[in-house]
Amino acid sequence: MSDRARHIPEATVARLPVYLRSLAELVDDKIPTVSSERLAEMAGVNAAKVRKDLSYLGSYGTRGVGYDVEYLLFQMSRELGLTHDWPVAIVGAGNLGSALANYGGFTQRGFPVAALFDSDRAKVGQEIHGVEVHHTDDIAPLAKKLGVGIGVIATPASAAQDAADKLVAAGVGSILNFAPTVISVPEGVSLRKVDLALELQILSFYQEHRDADG
Amino acid sequence: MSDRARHIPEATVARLPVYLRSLAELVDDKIPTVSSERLAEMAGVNAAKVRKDLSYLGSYGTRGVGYDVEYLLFQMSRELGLTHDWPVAIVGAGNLGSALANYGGFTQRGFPVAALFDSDRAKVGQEIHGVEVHHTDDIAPLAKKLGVGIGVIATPASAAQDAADKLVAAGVGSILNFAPTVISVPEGVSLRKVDLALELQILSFYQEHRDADG
DNA sequence: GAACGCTAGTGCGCAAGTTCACAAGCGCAC
DNA sequence: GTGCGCTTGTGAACTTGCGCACTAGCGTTC
Ligand SMILES: NC(=O)c1ccc[n+]([C@@H]2O[C@H](COP(=O)([O-])OP(=O)(O)OC[C@H]3O[C@@H](n4cnc5c(N)ncnc54)[C@H](O)[C@@H]3O)[C@@H](O)[C@H]2O)c1
Ligand SMILES: NC(=O)c1ccc[n+]([C@@H]2O[C@H](COP(=O)([O-])OP(=O)(O)OC[C@H]3O[C@@H](n4cnc5c(N)ncnc54)[C@H](O)[C@@H]3O)[C@@H](O)[C@H]2O)c1
Repeated sequence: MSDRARHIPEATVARLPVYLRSLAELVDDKIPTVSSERLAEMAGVNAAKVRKDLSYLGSYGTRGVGYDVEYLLFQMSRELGLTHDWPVAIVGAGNLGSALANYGGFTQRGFPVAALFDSDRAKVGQEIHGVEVHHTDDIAPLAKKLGVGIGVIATPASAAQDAADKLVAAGVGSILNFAPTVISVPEGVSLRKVDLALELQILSFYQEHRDADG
Repeated sequence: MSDRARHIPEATVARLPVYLRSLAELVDDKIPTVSSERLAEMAGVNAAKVRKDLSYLGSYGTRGVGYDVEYLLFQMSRELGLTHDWPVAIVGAGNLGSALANYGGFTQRGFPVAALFDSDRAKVGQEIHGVEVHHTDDIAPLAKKLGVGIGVIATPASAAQDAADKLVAAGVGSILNFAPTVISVPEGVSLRKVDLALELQILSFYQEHRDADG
């Protein structure tokens, strides 16, 4: 791996968090080193893929031995930007937005919910899990002030694009969209989606075809 | 497209539900035909990809005109197996499991929650959104009786593999896993995951590197 | 009925991702 | 210090996916 030629493939980036979780388990179990084969088993992938993926981070393994678990965990955390917190703003303080704010798993993993936003004046001023609900008009100033880099959209589908636009205007560089609709963001802004209905429909396809063809 | 050579690529299958949603919008707006270009714009993809994807379903377009919205919607629904309901079983009746059971969006899209399962005897017998909570020991007989084809795992990570095993033993062919852990299923069983922490970590990576490199 | 405009369907080259297989190299045993 | 077993790192073949650019063909106009 040459010095600054560190363009990590998207597919690899998507797997790093899986390895990270496996490494965290190994640390808990006080296991000092791990082979690519063992890590592959834990992450549910091919061992060659693990080695190639890890090689993008640098040459952190030792031939004949494996990878030092703590060292690799640290390097990977650094690469993923997990050595510091990422305050998150949630737009849409309904069922889902509230559930996410209440879910401790986020803060625990370094993604504290810094603010909730809603367009419903009746919700503004309420507090959910210690986080105040603000009006969507205040996204830009507040998000900037709180250092929010990641926005979560939990509004109805019809309001999702508007929410995205407001987040982008506030300087948010990454968006996680839960609304079941396609939204567009300017180049340079990362966008990922979580779409349950879509996942179920994909499963439905394979289920249907297994039943019919298999 | 030859007669029975209908192996639809995975990447295409994953996009079909997106097209489906766009088509549903068009039907609502009473728009009778749509071009691949318009559909591409709605689905946020390239027009050539739309045409290639749709060609796997059959030759349903008309050159010079476009696709008949209702006809394409029907054919796609049929292909995805959405012409009938898919009863779903949820394992883990905690915060997430309850939220999913309460969320109307599932039933509405043809995935009624047929049963909830939990290992906690205190929860067994309760009713959530009209669905009774059963003990995990009863997954096999009940899932079979209710015709459950799709299982949803909403247990803590430590119990996820056990839940998956029980679902597979009950004849469930597709699993959607919300627990933040890798689980394995026998070949022939479809597995998809929804993992919020993982999504946030991926966003964190790009956010970190934009800030540092850009 | 001929010509034209428009859009589906697709062949093909390119890019990304995956996997195999092997050489490089570390550490331990003796 | 030499040799051996083990595991990494990676070149290269292969697979999958993408998108351009072209052809086929429908419908409409004159
Ligand atoms: N609840 C679930 O389990 C679940 C599951 C999957 C997907 N979803 C999706 O998540 C989204 C939210 O679901 P929900 O159940 O929380 O809905 P909800 O109706 O409970 O909440 C939506 C919230 O968004 C607010 N809102 C509306 N327009 C807004 C705007 N322009 N700007 C800011 N806020 C606005 C509303 O005031 C409301 O508080 C929906 O798109 C839904 O399809 C929800
Ligand atoms: N709540 C959220 O917003 C959220 C968000 C992302 C991910 N998750 C994940 O979803 C899962 C569930 O989260 P939650 O908040 O509902 O947790 P929870 O503790 O509220 O619920 C878990 C439920 O699973 C049951 N359970 C435990 N072991 C079981 C077993 N062996 N078989 C069947 N049931 C068993 C428990 O009795 C409990 O009812 C967790 O893995 C969590 O990480 C939750």
